[in-house]
Amino acid sequence: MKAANKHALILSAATKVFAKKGFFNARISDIAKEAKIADGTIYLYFNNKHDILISIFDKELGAIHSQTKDMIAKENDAEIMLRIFIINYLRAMKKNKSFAGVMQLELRQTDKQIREYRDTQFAAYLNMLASIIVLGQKQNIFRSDLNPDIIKRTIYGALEETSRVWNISLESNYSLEDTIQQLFQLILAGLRVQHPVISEEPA
Amino acid sequence: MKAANKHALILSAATKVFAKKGFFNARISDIAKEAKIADGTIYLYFNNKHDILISIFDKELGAIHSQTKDMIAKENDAEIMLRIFIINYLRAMKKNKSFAGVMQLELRQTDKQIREYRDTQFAAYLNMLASIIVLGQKQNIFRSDLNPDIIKRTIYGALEETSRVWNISLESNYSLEDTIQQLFQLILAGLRVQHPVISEEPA
Amino acid sequence: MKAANKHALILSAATKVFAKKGFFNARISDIAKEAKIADGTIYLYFNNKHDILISIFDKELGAIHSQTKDMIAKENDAEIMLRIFIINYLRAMKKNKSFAGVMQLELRQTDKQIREYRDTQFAAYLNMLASIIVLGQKQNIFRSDLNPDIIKRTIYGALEETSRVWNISLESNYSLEDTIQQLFQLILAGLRVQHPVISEEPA
Amino acid sequence: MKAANKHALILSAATKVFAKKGFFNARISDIAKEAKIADGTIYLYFNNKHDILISIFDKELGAIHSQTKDMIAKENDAEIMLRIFIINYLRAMKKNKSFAGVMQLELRQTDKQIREYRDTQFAAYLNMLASIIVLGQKQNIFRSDLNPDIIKRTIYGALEETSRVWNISLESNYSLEDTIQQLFQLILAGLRVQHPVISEEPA
DNA sequence: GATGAATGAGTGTTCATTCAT
DNA sequence: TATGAATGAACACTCATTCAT
Repeated sequence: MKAANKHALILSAATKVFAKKGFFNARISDIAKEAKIADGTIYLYFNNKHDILISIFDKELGAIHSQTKDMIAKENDAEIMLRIFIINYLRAMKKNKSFAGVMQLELRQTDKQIREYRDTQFAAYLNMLASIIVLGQKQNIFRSDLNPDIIKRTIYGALEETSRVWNISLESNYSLEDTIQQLFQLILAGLRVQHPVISEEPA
Repeated sequence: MKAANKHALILSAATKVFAKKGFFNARISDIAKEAKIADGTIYLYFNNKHDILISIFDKELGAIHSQTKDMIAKENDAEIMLRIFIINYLRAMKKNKSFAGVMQLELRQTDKQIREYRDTQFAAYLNMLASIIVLGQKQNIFRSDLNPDIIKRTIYGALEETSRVWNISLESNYSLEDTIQQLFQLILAGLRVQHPVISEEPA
Repeated sequence: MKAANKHALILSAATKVFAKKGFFNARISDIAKEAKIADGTIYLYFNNKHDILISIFDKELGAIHSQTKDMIAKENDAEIMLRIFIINYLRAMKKNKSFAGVMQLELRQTDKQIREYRDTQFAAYLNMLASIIVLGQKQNIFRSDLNPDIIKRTIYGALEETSRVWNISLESNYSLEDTIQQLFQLILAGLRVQHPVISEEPA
Repeated sequence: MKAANKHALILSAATKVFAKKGFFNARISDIAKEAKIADGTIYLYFNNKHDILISIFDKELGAIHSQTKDMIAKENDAEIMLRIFIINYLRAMKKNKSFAGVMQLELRQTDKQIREYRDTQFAAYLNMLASIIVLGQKQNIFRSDLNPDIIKRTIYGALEETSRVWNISLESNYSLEDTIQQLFQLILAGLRVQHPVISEEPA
């Protein structure tokens, strides 16, 4: 990624370093070296190490969020919206694997600042998913007995774990299109209103 | 949790502390204080801080793994096996939320020792899921066009994210039974062989 | 060395360990293991780690001191006395190399207790050497222009360095008799009254 | 001593602290305080505590070694060379008593790094002494029945013990010139070819 | 007496952050 | 703006010593 200015240059370098070493094992000096600048320069653009991480989320997740939002706004069908959400997420994660790694790991930190970000910005992104499901239920496309909050998490978990394999996989790496197709198999078949579902519990 | 001996006492205390603060922010002295022992005592039972984390995984995940394995061994039907796997996982995570938190966060660390554990012990646990899917496909219960490696990740992601909500949720907390039911809606409907699946791509 | 009782057993073990690792790098547990007893047992016989070191000196150097003193008391000739001192020292160091190592290293510590020992017990031992020289000067065997305090140090340094080679030497190991003979060459030739000595200084 | 730069400043401070307390009892914070810098600054110039000690030897002993080597190279007479070696050593030790103390104590450590240094750099320095003796024997100035390896140790031991008194002495402090003169009495008288030596052993 | 588990004070080293240049 | 030397707080780990058994 070509950095337009030093702020972006640092974010890009930090994303690589965080992805490789994790936030805690990453050193400010690692980031500075990766960006080919002096350690101190970083503090002209960011308040502290945490601020860099938050800024990475702000920039990258913000971009995915607004792009997805814009694309969805142009559609009417909940199923197509869901498809857009899924494809946008997976494409972004495939394109910027470093960010994918950072997001999947660091967003889970119990750190106060991270938690705050997760509970506002990231929650808003995920709620698009809940809104799509609610819409699909209104449109009578998605089964109405599904709880949107639970399902949004279920879908997101499936998405995240799927994209996570791309970063760490020892297993053979399947193509984006294949993987998306497989995911739809599970998700849409489950969501669609016409499918009867088992209900008996095991002993 | 009542600790049978000091080894278990420390693991229990460490699990709580790691869940609350994360591995990196947790101090050895925090764990010692939680266990009401001296800092140095910890080193009579563990080699270092990392060793504690690995031991937590070994103990807790090992228990889930072997219990699930035993229960599955008694069954023939892949769908029931899948149900067992899912219920066992969710029950364990619901029961020991501290461990759930530790697992969901720390197992993703890029740290060498953690990665090693993940790539062997945890991978073996997950592969039960792939085996179940393969069996279901042989039994003609599950659709044969699904790739077990991708699907095992999809399902695990859904499970993990679902249980993760229980630890952090600001959202209302749904019951274990409700949540399991919802998950089956999606997963089994997607897996079952009789369901036709869409294939057209969006423009 | 067979220990008559536990006190001696510990001293013997400690001497070995101190010789091998040095006082600071030696662990109480190393000594306990070497003596095949429990760590705590050591504290039934010694106040602390320093006390063990001091006790080693007391026992070993005390033995050399009193034996040398007794042998010298039976002689009249200063040259023979000197010979006895030298042979006794070197024989003891050859026989108990572990103690030799401990003495050559630890007696130099700036530690308060060690310094105290060195300035009393060890100083008394060394002063036998000064007394012999003084006697030799009275007997007109040794040159009177030599300062006994300087010469005692000179001789002791030569002795110590000589015996030290036995413990560490990469160089070929000369026999005790050879080495003693060589030492006498230097020392007696220098001490004896009849030898003219150069006095001109270099430019 | 005025430190030309921070590296030298730290070495100078460390030399003082090591001389006073010994390597093991010296704290990094003691050195930092002595140098009036922060603890962490030390690690910008040295890898660890051991590295500081080795660097002290490298600098100080290296200086004595090369200076002595240069001065000896200009001479032909082994006796004069020996005189140069002795005077250089004693002058250096008299001038930098802290280093003298460090050298006399720490060079004896059984520590791996120290031993390595001793067996290479220090051994090379001492071998100058052996070479001088060999030359003197070729020149028929020194007795040929003396073993240079033993004698170099004997002389060095005498030198070291002599200079050691300057650091610790409770005894009256003799002048450098006096002491050198006394040392020559013993050493040269013993080395010189013309002196007959006793050979009879005591019973 | 003998044990060895437990203690907790002590320290080398790291690294985010600052600031004089 | 940019630098990178300097800072010093923070912490994992060690080990001499204690004491309940």
